[in-house]
Amino acid sequence: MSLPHAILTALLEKPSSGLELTRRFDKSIGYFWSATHQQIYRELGKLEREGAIRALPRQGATRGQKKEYEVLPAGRAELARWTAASQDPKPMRDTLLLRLRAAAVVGTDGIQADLHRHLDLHRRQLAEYEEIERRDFPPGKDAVEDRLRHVVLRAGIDLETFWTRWLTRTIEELEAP
Amino acid sequence: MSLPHAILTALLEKPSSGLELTRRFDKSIGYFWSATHQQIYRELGKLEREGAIRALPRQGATRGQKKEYEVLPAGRAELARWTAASQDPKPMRDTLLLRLRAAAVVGTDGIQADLHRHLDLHRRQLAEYEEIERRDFPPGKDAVEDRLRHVVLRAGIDLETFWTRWLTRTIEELEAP
DNA sequence: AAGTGTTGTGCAACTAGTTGCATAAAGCGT
DNA sequence: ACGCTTTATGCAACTAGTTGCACAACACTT
Repeated sequence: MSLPHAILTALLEKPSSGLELTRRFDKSIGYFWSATHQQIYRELGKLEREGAIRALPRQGATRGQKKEYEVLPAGRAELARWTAASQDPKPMRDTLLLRLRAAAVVGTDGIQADLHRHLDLHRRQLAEYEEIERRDFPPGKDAVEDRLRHVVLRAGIDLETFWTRWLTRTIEELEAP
Repeated sequence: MSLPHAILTALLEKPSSGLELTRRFDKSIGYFWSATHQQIYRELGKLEREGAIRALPRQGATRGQKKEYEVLPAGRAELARWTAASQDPKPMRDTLLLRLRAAAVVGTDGIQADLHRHLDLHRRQLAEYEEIERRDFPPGKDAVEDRLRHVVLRAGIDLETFWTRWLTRTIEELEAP
């Protein structure tokens, strides 16, 4: 239920074509709501049929031709409604935690390597977020929209920090006597 | 791809019927891999057909009659294989973060109340985890399986701690000038 | 002009999870 | 014996996300 709203947000930040959206979903928005280009094109079609967005008029917009979309008032209204509406947090689903729990009954053989790999991945992600913070949120930049985007990025940084710490401790715990 | 493995883990910890599993998924395992009873029954049927588990022989096991399952060697082997296999962490998907990002373009009207509600929910969950930690992991209990289950619980505690802190700061940030 | 790579759009089939409802047995009060 | 609630199992339809592949236009090379 959130992909259309992620797309509306992205399009409000800047009108784009499907491929541009795809690229932006690979960073930025995609950091907390990932989507493939197939999903995006499918959803763009649906949003257009519903009158939430429209393709910017351009002559021969056929297959293989870039098609830019912008948000219509109806789309903006729907996004505002959705943003304000109360939603329950959905229960977490984490494979790695499940695997550790399974390892308690079938043994820890082979899982260590993957813990190290995950630690490495989370460290990289953390470094990437911190780089973005340095670049996009220098001290002083504190208009309301900036502050909002900054707390979102902060969540990413803090989460990756949590994972790196937790993985480090877990690895120690497994390698201890 | 993980529900069957969650079920195998639960059944190895203790052979159970569908309803018992459902209850256990409402706490414990379900804290990091939730599932409804419909999913569970469907998956139990599939696992049985595949020869990973079997129903404990019991006379007239028809509809409305309790049916207990236990894991067969093939099931345990599959779980061990899955646990040891390398898997990529899957990108996070968080609606609340997405909504904040959307709020940066359509305004923060109405989202505050929900932030407070989430903060409350996360605080409760944190308290619940801490209660479990006190009850199930008193100092000294440190067999390998205990230590594993404990680090998993620790992840839950640390995550909820992160959310409560982040939500507190975010609420302050939104209410500031 | 023909082949190759890149950019851009999209469909179809599949997998996993959710929602809504149906059914059966057993216990319990009246 | 009758309904009422609880325990227990399960199907069917739907929604969301993933995977695999195809096709069109254009730019660049030879």
